[in-house]
Parts: sequence; C-alpha cells; structure tokens
Amino acid sequence: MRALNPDEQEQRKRKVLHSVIHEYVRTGKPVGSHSIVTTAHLGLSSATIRNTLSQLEEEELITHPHTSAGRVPTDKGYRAYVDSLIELQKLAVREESRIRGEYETRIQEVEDLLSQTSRMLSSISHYTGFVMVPKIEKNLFSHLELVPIGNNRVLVAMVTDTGMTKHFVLNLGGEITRERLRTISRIINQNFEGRTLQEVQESITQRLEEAQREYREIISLAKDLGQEIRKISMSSIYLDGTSNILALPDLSSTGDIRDLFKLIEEKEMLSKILEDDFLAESDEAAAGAPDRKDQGKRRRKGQHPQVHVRIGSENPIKAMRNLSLVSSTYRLSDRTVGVLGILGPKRMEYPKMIALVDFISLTVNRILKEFEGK
Amino acid sequence: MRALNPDEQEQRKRKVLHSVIHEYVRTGKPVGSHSIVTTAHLGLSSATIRNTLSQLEEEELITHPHTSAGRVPTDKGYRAYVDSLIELQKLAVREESRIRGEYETRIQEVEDLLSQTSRMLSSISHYTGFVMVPKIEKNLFSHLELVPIGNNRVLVAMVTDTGMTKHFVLNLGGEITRERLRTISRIINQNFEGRTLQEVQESITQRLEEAQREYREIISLAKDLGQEIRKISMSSIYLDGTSNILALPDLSSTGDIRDLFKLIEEKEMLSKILEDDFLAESDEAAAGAPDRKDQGKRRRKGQHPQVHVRIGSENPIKAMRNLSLVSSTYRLSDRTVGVLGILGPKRMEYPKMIALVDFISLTVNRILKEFEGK
DNA sequence: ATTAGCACTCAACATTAGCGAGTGCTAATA
DNA sequence: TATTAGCACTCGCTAATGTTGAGTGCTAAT
Repeated sequence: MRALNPDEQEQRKRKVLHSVIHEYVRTGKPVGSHSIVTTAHLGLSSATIRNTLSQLEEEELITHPHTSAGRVPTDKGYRAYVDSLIELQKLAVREESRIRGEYETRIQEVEDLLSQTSRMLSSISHYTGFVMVPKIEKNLFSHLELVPIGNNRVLVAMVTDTGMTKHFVLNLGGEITRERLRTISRIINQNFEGRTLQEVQESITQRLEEAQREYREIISLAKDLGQEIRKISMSSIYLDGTSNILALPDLSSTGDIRDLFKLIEEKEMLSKILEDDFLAESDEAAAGAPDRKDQGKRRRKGQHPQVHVRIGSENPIKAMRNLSLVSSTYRLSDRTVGVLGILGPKRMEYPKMIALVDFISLTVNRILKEFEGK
Repeated sequence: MRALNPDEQEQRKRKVLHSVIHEYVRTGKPVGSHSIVTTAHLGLSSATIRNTLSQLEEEELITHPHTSAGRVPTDKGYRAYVDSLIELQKLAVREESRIRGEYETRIQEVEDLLSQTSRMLSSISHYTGFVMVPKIEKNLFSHLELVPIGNNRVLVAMVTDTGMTKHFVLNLGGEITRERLRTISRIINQNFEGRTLQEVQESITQRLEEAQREYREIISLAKDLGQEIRKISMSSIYLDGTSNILALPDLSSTGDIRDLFKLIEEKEMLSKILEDDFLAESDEAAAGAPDRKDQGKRRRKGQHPQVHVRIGSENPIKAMRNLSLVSSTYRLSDRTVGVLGILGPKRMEYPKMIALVDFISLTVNRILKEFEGK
C-alpha cells in the first residue's frame, strides 16, 4: 500500500482523538476501538484504530483506566482538542435568541445585569455559572455626598469617575449638624478628587486629621469611612447553579465534593483564581499578537473578549481536578475588568460551552458599553 | 416479685428510649439490647431490655432497620425525647465564653451582627447555621431623602420608624433639578409618613400621579421606587456552613443531597419554612400559657425566646426527612421578628444544640436591644 | 500499511458460604 | 408476676469463587 506521509498521519491521529473525546463526552464510558470504527466513519478497521490509539497513548493524550478497558482522554488530550478548535461553533439559534430575550427586559443596574448573567450561564449550561465583579480599588474617586438620616447616622454616597456609585450608612458617636457635614464633605471632595479608591482608603484618616485637628468626631468618622471603602473595593462574585455540580456523575470521592463546596462557600479563593485569569488577559493585551504557545485561549477574529479554558489539573486547586473552567472577561470601564463563565465537569461539551461563554461575554460587553454611553 | 406500678413502667421505658438515642447519636449504628445493658446501668438483663424495646417499638418510638438488627429511634421517638428534656442543658463554659468573645468586638451594623451570628452558629455546631432577616414590609415609613449624584441618577435613602435605613440608586430618564427633587421628596414624605412599607409600595404610583399630574418624570420614578421597595421588603437569609451538610454520613441518596442544595440555593423556600415558625411564635405569644400539647418548643423559665425543634419529616420538605431544624427567634423591633438556628442531621446532640441556639438567641436579642437604646 | 485472528487481561456482576449481632420466644426461676 | 437464661432463627455483611465480555496487543497474512 501507498506510504502515508507524516501529515496524513497527524490528521488521522487528530481525528481519532476527537472521536474518542466526542464519544467519551457523550457516554461517559471508556471508548474502545470498535465504537470508533462505527461512529467516526474513517474506513479503517478496529485493528488500525488500535494502532493509532497506541500512538496517542504514547503521547499521553489518552489513557487506559485498566488493561482491558477502552480509552479515556487525559487533561493533555482535552487540551490538544480544545486548542485545535479554531472555528468557534455557533450557538444554537434557539439558545441565542433566548439569551437575547432575557437581556431585552430593561436592566437598571449593573448589579442586576451581572447577577442575571450568572443565572443565565448556569441555566443554559446546566453547570455552575459565575460572574466576578472586579476590584474597584483602581477606580478614581470623584466625590461623595453626606446625608444625615436621623439617629446620629449619615448616609454616604460615593461616586467614582466612571460613574459607579457605592453607598452605605455610618453611625456617628454623637450629633452632628448639617452644616458640619457639608464642611466635611467639601474637605474630602477637595482632597481626594482624582485619587484612586485605594489611595483614599489608605490616607483618609491621616489627611482628615491634619486638615481638621480640632474636630474629634471627624477622626472616628474617617476611620469608619476608610474601613467601609476597603470593604467595598474587594472583589465579589455571583454564583448560580452550584447544586448542578452535585448532579455530575463523575465526581469520585465525597471528600472532593466537600472541598469543592468549601471553595464555593469561601468565594474569596475562587476570586483569586479568576483574578489570575484576568491578569493574564491584561498582560497579553499589552504584549501583542499571540503565538502558538499561547494555549487555552480562543481568539475570536481579532475581536476583544477571548474565552479561556482551564482543564482539570490545570486549575490550581486539587479539588478541581475533575472540573473545567470556561471563562471570558468583560469590561466595565477602562480600568476595571471582570471575569465570567462556567464551572463544569472536565467531561463537557467544550465547543458548545465555549460558544455560550463567548456569546454571553460579547453581549454583556455590549450592554455595558451602552450603559456607559448614557 | 413485687408488682411494677405503671409509673415505674413509664420511667423505665423513658430511660431505655433515652439510652437508645444517646447511643445511636454517639455511634450512628443501630443499638442492640446488650449495649444498653452495659451503657445505661439499670441493673437489668438484656432479655428484660428486649421486652421494653418491644413495647417502645409498639408505640412507634423506635424501629428495626431489619429483623436482626438493633433499634433506631423514629422521628416520633426523637420528638418524645426532645419534649422530655425539660431542663435546658448549660452550654459548655469554653463555648459560652467563645461566643461572648466573638460578640465583644464592637459591631456597627445590624447586618454585620446577623451575618456573624450565622457564621458562629455554623462554626460551633459544625452544621449549617442560618439567620433569617424578616420582612420589613410591616415597618412604618418615616421619611426618605433624594440626593442627586450626577449622570441622571438619584440616591434614595429611606428611613423607617424603627430607625432602619435602606438605600438604593435610581436611574432617571432625564435631567432633574435639585429643586424638583426636593419637591418630590416633600410630597412623598407628607403623603406616606406612618404608612406601612407595603402600603407605600402598593399605592405610590397612583398617589404621585394624582398629586403631580403634570410631571411626567415623577411617574416613572415612582414606579421604580415601588419596585425597589418591594425588592427590599422581601425577607432574606444568611447561611453558613452549607458544606458541612455534605460531611454527614447519614444522607442516603445523592438525589436527596441535590434537592437539599437546591433548597439552599433558592433561599426563598427556606424563608417560607422559617416564617411559619415565626408565625407560630407570634400566635402563641398572643394565646397565653402553653399546655402539654404544645410540643416542639422549649420554654425557658418564662423568658422570651423559645427554641423550636423540627425533626425529620416534621419538616414540610421531603429532602429534609433526615435533617432537623433547631431554631429560635430574635426581635429587631416591636413589629419585626427574625428566626435563627441550625440545620443539622436528625441524629444530632439535641441538648447541646438547643442550648447553643438558646444562648445565641438570647445574646443576639440583648445586643439588638442595646442597639435600639442608642 | 492494513487487517484478520487469536490469546490474554481484567473489571464487573452474580452466586455462594460463613459469620455474628441481635431478635423473639419459651420455660425456668425468684 | 416480673425477670432471666437459653436457644433457634433471621438476615445483613464480607469474603471467596466463578463467569462473562469488552477490549487490548501481538503476529502473521494480505
């Protein structure tokens, strides 16, 4: 028979790998040479497939659970598969229109948009959906208003340059006149306009003390204010469909599940992981064109948001070794970037999920842009 | 032998039942007649115990998992046990002092107090802790402030007669002058002072329309305002330690666990269940002295908060048939009452948990009273 | 280079047997 | 009459054993 050139070899291997993954994703059972012959019509016998499988195993793209079982993709195998998906699958029409529909109802607040997005990611993927709200400590302070609301309390409304507002109530030690409040807010506004929130938080106590040595109550107020800003500027996260993870048949030990839920409960850990993704994104945007090594990110015809995929043990947490993270970013203002996506089993329909996250990320970005325009 | 009078009979049965429960709670395994002989030194042989066990089984206080296994308490058995605990166990000193310590750090806001309480309930019990924040729709509207914060947005600060504040931002269709806002807030304040939030929510659109037919923008603002009030007055809930439930060895089917987590995710359902408890509490307070039938509530020397216990299938949700709810109430103002407690396995140390919930409820009530004083 | 054929492996399932904890009953006993 | 000792019986649990079948790896034929 005619000699196979190396390129054809590789082609075949790729096709078989894809076939293994598709079949495994579909059934959840190790796939044998025979089922590949019947599902992926390559015109080859099972023996030939077995040879190819051997080669793939050599490259550590698939493994045996045990001697006489079919093959299962390894993390590396999934990785190769995902990386080779150059074409972004189009989302099913019905799903796309459903998403559009959900977003059509006018949304007033950014918070609502994000929490709704998280719910939607969960409900369409049937996995866990998340939306991380970025730290806003890098935002610039514009001004604040102090409104007395009786009982020695003051409502503080803080506005950043990008138009985000945060508000909270502070308890005062004693009475304070409207006059005095006006003075204080004037001082703060003058001193801090254009600073980052972080700076404000760090130096508000000190500065106010300097400026108004004689007013005792201001000092305590400033302290509380600093505290509150610190609290506010931490990143938070929306999570939906966490119970969906329990429905996954793959999760082995109960210990794993517990770890995972601890992770979910302490959202901070999750925030950290996602922040890494966000940083990677920024860096790369600065660095320019991606090269071949730039794995795990799906570039979408030069357009902004990329979809990242983290497979199993690529995640930094051991409890996630059977899970994958499909995420993308959204831009809330020039300086703040958030992450959104889904957390599902390693054995998931990557093309579909990538398409979903990509589309939602695009949509969210578009809506946020409209928000800013206003 | 001397005849046993009926009272002694009952005494013995009760002792044996308690012994079964203690042993079962400790080990988790069905307990046989022999282990009762050795642990509860009643000076009786295993044969006698077996007779007593038979009687208890007749009364449906215990069951056989299968023919040749030991006995396991039924829900009814647990109920009888809990009801017979007249004496409130004292909380261990170290735990009591730990709780005191945690609450010592000055807490500014009611929200912080409640969320911390939930965490504490979870961490001491090692089960799931919860604190339900009651609906405040019955609160009376006192007044609100409207503060423009640029970009066509208004910060609304609403104060109720009990001094609770709620605040949120509204987007306006177009510009609005400070003057105009002042007029609007005056109208609202005059019209609604002393009404319940529910009334405000229901009639604000209509009333404003009547009062100010000429101002278009007010109508839309009123609508949003109504919406927002509605959102705010829904009851919410703090939950901690949900992952602890996964550590319970008792939970049988995975389906159960899933149901449970769905329940936890949609906190509304849980709110409903807890609200029932709260209603029961109010009713009874009105009705006067409790009689013997008044089961499931631990009265504490005539003092206010009672601890309720709901065992297994006494809960209205099927997924909770292996769980128990130990709850008590706290008073936030005269009209608003919240529920707090723990959700744990049916097989739990009731005396300890009841003591814990009781103590925390007392403490929270005390602190809230101090808050009001200020 | 591909394929048919075959020996071999091993998880999964079913069957069986033995153990032992625990019961329920009965007859003896205090 | 209440209690107890004794004993047959039940039944879940575990380990041991056998059987099946999917799937591999190798070799020789094409």
